[in-house]
Parts: sequence; C-alpha cells; structure tokens
Amino acid sequence: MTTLDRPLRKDAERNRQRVMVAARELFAEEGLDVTLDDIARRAGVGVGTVYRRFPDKEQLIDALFEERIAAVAAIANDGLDIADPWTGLVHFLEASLELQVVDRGLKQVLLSTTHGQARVEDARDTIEPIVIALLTRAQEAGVVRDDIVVHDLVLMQHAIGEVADYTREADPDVWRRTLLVLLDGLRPDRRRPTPMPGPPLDAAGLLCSMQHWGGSRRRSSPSGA
Amino acid sequence: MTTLDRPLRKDAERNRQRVMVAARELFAEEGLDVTLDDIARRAGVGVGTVYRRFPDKEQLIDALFEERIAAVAAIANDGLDIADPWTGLVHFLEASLELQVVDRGLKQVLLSTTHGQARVEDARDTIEPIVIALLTRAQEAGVVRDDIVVHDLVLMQHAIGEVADYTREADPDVWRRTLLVLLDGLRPDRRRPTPMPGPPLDAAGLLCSMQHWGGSRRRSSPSGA
DNA sequence: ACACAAGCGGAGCGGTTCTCTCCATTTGGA
DNA sequence: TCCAAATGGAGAGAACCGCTCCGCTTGTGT
Repeated sequence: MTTLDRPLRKDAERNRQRVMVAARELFAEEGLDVTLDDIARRAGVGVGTVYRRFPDKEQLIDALFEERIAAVAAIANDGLDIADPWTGLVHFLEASLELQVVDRGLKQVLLSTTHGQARVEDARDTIEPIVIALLTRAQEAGVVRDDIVVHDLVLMQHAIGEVADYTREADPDVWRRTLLVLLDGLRPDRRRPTPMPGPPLDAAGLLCSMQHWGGSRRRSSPSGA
Repeated sequence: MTTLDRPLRKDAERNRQRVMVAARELFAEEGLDVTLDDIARRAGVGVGTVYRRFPDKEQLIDALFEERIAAVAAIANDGLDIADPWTGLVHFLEASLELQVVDRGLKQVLLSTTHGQARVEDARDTIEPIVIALLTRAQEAGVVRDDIVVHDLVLMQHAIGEVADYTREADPDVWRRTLLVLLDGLRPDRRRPTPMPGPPLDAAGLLCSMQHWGGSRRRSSPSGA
C-alpha cells in the first residue's frame, strides 16, 4: 500500500521519513496525545502532508509502534536465552520498563486497546506466550512463587511503569527501587533483602513529581514555542 | 465565612448540601475532571447556584477533600494503635488504598499539587509524619527492611493505586494481589510466600481493563443523558 | 398579605483544543 | 517544457469547559 502502488516521488518519500522520525520522537517524549500539528511542525512540513500519507492518527501510531512492540518481544526472547531462569525474567521486566521510560507512547500502546490497529494488536499478542515461557520456566526452577500468573506480571509492569512516569522529572531511576521490592516479593523464599539499586526519592523530588503529575491532562510545550 | 456572615436562607442551605453531596459522589466516581455542570445537574440545581456558593472548582475540591484526607490520616493513626508493627503498617497501606479505590478523586488530591488549596495541602502534610512513625516502628521491630524510606511507600501507594484504577471495571479486588507481592518484598526475611488474597485477572478481565484505560482522557457519561 | 432582598436556573459568552479538509501554489521528472 | 504529484497552512467543524449574567421565583420579616 505504501511502496507498491506507485514508487512515490522523491521529495514525498523524504517527507514521509521526516514525519515518521518526528512522530517517533514526539510520541516518545510526550505520549500519544500529541497533536498531528505538533508532529508536522517538528517534521518541518504542513499538516496536509501528514494527512496525505497517513489517513489518520491511528494509522500513524499503528505503523510506528509495530516495531517498538516487536522490540519488547525481542527483549523477552533475550530473557529466554539467558541460562538462569530468574535472571532471564528480571532481564525482561527491567529492560522492557527501560524502554517504556524512554518511550511514553509505548506504554500507552501496550496497555490500552484504544490506540493502534491490527498490526499493533498482533505484535502485542506476540509477547504474552514468550512471557509465559519465561515465567513458567522460573517457577519450575523454583525461583518464582507458584501462585502468580502472567497477568500479574502485566499489572506489575503497569504499576512500575506508572511510578517511572510519575518520577520521571525528579529522578529517572527511582522506579528501580520499587521494582526491586516487587521482585523480592516474587521470590518464593528469601532470607535477605536484595540491595537497593540507588538512593530513594528525597522531599524535593517528591514535590517535583507531584507538580508534574496531572492525573489526567498535562501542560507543557512539546518542542518549540 | 459560611455560617457567620449571614445565616443563609433555608432553601439555599439545602442546595448547598445537595451540591456538596453530588460533588462528593461525582469526584469519587469519575475523578476530579468532572465538570461543574455535571455536578450541578446531579445536584438538581443550576450551574449558577454552584458558583454562588463556591468561587471556583478548586475551592469546592478544597472544601470537600480536607475531610477525606483527614480520613487517611486517621487510618494511619489506627495503624499505630495496632500492637503488631507489621500488621499496623499493612493496615494503613491496605485501608488507605481501599479508600482510593472507592474515591478516584482522593488519589489525585493526594498525589498532585495541582488540585486543592491550602486546606488540602495542610491535611496532606499531616499524614507523612504518622507514616514515618509507622514505618520506623516496623523497621525497629525488624519486620520491614531497613533500606526503604517513606517516599518509597508513597510510590508504592501510587503504583498499587494505579493498578486498582486500571482493573477497576474488570475486578475491583485484584490490586490486592499486586499489593501482597509488594508487601512480601518489604519484609527483611521471608521463608514462604504469603497466600494470595484472591484469584488473578483472567484474559477477559485484562481485555476489559485495556479497553477502559485511557492513558490520558476517558470517555463516559457521568450520570444522566 | 405584601414587598423586596436573596436565591435561582441555564442559555450562552469567550476561550481552548484537536482532527481533518481544501485549494492556490510549488516542484519533480518524463 | 509541462502537468500530475505534492505541498502548506488557514480555517472549518466539532467538541469541551469554566464562568457570568439577567429575568424570574421564592423565602422571610413585618
């Protein structure tokens, strides 16, 4: 549909790329709520140009995030390649959260059905079986408690992702502390706490987080004036 | 300011109450984003009436949530009354989350500075010292790991509150599972997992959650047509 | 019973936001 | 050279929201 019907004029193709790059950046920085006008502005093209290439916003999201979600699936696969079942699971949880911290839109696409289309949905469905493998392997090895299921892990991803979002401005790494406690809770037997990965959030940091958190709407200038 | 200047006419006072009740209900059900028009409609009065009693939305929120936040503080105090330090801390975390599940606005008021005014802020500041007492008591008793601080607990509240919000429609109790894992992670030494408080989220439940989650904006009819 | 201040409702103003269309103009390439 | 392809960006259209204003109603003190 893109490359087959007609080779697309040279400048048109270049603009298409620019739009995709700009969209990727803005979605990552601000989340999926950014305006197509914002994207057009950052891409240095007119809105009309964006709409000629992508019928609507959802199509653009769909096109862009298929690959991002695939990256998450790849991380899960990497986890399976790690010999130690516990390390493998932790790798997935940590690394996929790192992706979400860097890309705000990714979280929304992963956790909501209201964004993206078929391609995104398919990509999403790819992940679950791999995570199940990761989890049951760990459980069979006796390093993760038996009473949890994949969906518990999804909820945990959501929980920690939210912490990361909340504290993003104040300290982009505190979420690791919360994750660590959760991970310690996942073990069936643990004699000592795992050492914390960094310092806690201080008072100023919490205040900063509270100020930046909208609870619903955010206020900020995406890029330029 | 309310009862002193002038006794307020009988019907006026009755309407004031209606507005407060309606606002409390709507803020609880939908969060702080509801329109004052919605509140007026549910109260069965005109918007003008609302604005005559409450200069603006923030004042209304401030007036209403001072008491709700005090309830959270009360819960923390109840926790201190419990003899066992661990049970006391758990009581606070669980009960305050239960309040947040029932009242969506409460979470926003607790975690954001952009809502409410001085009264809400004061009430919020009341809580922290009590929680610190709760936490250090548990740590001194050796039932909570030493490396966490109050703000870690705040972040955990946020994390679990978000899970509760996410899964609200599908299963209003699954958040307890996530909380339980987190709690198990808080212990300095644990030989066996604490039994889960309920069944996990099934596939349909997750789908339902995904559909209801906006990530930013929600869509729904507050009450009437 | 009456008069008038207090209170009322809700249309609508002024503002913002966001998606998407339209068309006069520019530009690539056979 | 010439025209289909591509462009840009003003602005239509459709929400939403906080708040005001004013003609009408109602409680209340005398």
